[in-house]
Amino acid sequence: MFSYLCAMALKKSYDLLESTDPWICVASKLALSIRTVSAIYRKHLKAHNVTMSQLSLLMIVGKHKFLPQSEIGKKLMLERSTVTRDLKRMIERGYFVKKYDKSRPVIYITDKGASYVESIIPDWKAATEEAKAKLGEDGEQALNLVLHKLTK
Amino acid sequence: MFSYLCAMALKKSYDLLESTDPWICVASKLALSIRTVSAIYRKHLKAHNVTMSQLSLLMIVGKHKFLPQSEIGKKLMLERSTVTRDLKRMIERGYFVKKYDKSRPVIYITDKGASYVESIIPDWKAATEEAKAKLGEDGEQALNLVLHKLTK
DNA sequence: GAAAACATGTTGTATATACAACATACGGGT
DNA sequence: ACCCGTATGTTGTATATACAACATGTTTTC
Repeated sequence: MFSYLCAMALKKSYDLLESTDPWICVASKLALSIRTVSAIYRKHLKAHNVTMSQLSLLMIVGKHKFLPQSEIGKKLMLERSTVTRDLKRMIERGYFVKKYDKSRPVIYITDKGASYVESIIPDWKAATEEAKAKLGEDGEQALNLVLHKLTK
Repeated sequence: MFSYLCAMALKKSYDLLESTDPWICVASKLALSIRTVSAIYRKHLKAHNVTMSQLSLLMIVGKHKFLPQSEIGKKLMLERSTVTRDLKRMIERGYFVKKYDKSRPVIYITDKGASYVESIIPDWKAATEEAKAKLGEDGEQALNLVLHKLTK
C-alpha cells in the first residue's frame, strides 16, 4: 500500500538541489556547534538567570570597569543597535550605569554588577570546562584556529 | 586634569573578576566566529531576501522532498517551538506545505520552494567559498573537527 | 483495558540579533 | 563661522531562538 508519507508530485526535477550537499556550509556547521555549546552554558547559568550574551557584557565591561559603548560593539562584533538594547536591559537591572563623555555614552559597571558577575564566574568556568571536555585538547586548538582565521 | 572617563568608585575590589579571562569562553569564541561568517552569508544572500536559517530549512526539506516536522528539529538541533515558527513563515510564503500523518505534521517542499532554493544555491556556494577562503584548508579541517567533537 | 509515562506540537513570553532610517554630534576644510 | 562627511546612538521592524505551560496523541505497564 502507499503510505501517506509519499512525495507530492513536483512538476519537474531539481538537479542542482539534488546534487548539492547542504552540509558543506560553514555557517551551518558553526550554527550547529554553537547550539550544542549554548545548551551547555545555559544549563550551568540557569540558576543565575543570566544568558551568555549578558555575561559577556558583564565580563567585558567589568574587566575594564568602564568602556565607551562604541568599544563594546567593536570588541564583541555586535551591531550598534544590538548593543544599545542589550545594555538597556542590564542598566535597568542596575548592573551598569550610562554616563556621557562629550555626548558619547560610556558604560560603567556598578558594585551590583561586579558582585553579580563574580557570583556567576564559578558556574561559567564549570560550563567552559564541560565544553572543553567535549572538545578535547585538539578540538580546543581547532576552535582557536577557526576564530583566529575568521577574525584575523 | 581628571578626565570624565574615570572609573566610578566601586566600593570594593573584585579579585575574581580581575583574575578571570573572559576569552577562554568556548561559547564566546563560537559566537564571534558565527558573527563573522553570518555577515559573509548575509552579504551574498541579500538579493534573495533569505536568511541562512530559512535556507537551511529549504535545503534540508528540499533534499528529502518531505520530512516529518520532528525530524527537522532533530537534524538542525532546533527546539520544537522554533521549528514550528520558522516553518510557519516558509509555509505562508508558499515554499512548504504541511500535511498530517497520524496527526503528526509532515513538511513537503513545493515547486515554488524548490525553484527558489535552486535560484539561491549559486550565491550560497559563493558565500561558502568566501568563508572557506578565510578559513583556509587548515581552518576548514579545524571547523570539521570542532563540529564532530561537539555533536558526536 | 485503564492509567501512567512519553513524545510531539503550539502558544505565550523573553532575549538576541541585524538592517534601515533617522538623529546628532564631531572634525576638517574653506 | 559654516558646511559636509564620518562616526555613533536610537527606534522601527523582522527574524531567530529557547523555555514554560499546555494540549494532544501514542506507548508502555500493570
